[in-house]
Amino acid sequence: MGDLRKTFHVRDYDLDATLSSGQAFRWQQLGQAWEGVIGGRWVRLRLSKGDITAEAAKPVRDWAWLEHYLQLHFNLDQALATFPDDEPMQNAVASFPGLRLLRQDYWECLASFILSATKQIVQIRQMVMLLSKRYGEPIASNDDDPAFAFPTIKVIAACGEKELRECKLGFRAPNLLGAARDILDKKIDLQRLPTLTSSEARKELMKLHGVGPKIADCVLLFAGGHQEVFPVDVWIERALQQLYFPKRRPSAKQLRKFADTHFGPYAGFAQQYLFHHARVHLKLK
DNA sequence: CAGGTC
DNA sequence: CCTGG
Repeated sequence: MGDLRKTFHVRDYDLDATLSSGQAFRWQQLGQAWEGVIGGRWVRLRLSKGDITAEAAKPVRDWAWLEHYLQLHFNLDQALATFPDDEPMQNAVASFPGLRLLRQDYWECLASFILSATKQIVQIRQMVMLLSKRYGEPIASNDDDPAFAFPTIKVIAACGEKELRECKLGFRAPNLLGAARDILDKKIDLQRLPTLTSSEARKELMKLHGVGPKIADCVLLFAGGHQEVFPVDVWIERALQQLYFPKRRPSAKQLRKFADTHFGPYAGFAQQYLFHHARVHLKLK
């Protein structure tokens, strides 16, 4: 049959930091728990005393989807050991030692970051929620209201720009629509992305309407598991600038190069630590 | 003014 | 470029 609950023993897993760090936008904190949707499943997660307890709305036979999403088998120590031994990096790790990278669905991740342009995390969450409620499949949850899956490529592609704007997408509406239609028109093959190297996959993603280097890199890192990819946005630029170059002002190109050479094989992981640390603890301007 | 792109 | 915090 399967179970409605399952407990996973974890070490160094900061669920709060991980689910609120701006890599995924479907999680809502309710008291000590987090509720969210992964693919077509609603789930409630709770971390206590080294255990993550998951609660599902329907019996689950195989929890591999959740273990994969949360990357429970990832060897964090091994990744942390590759980080540069400098003060900013060590401080960032020390402030959230259990921060993790999730492994998300390609399309949902891609769509979410297309929507992220000049938006704060709260607003991105809002747009994703509106879209899901309006165009996603209803799915069972343990709350009074049903949850909603993220809308499929097909459903989004069939929308009009105007209706998408009603989900507060603004000028992002044509970008999301364009990307969905590009995929349906087979301009790129999402299924094939996992078989490509990160630079090949980046080139593919950037063929989509509304997808530039920043969004492509976020998808590579958060959906593709290319942990060496270091997305550079204005916040991480400011963080690098302040933490590593307090005296001079490197160009965007120089910062890009620094990001690509300084942080090693898990640069994307390092980026997540720097980003979250900076967002919570630093005053950036 | 805002976590980007055309 | 949209629009809201």
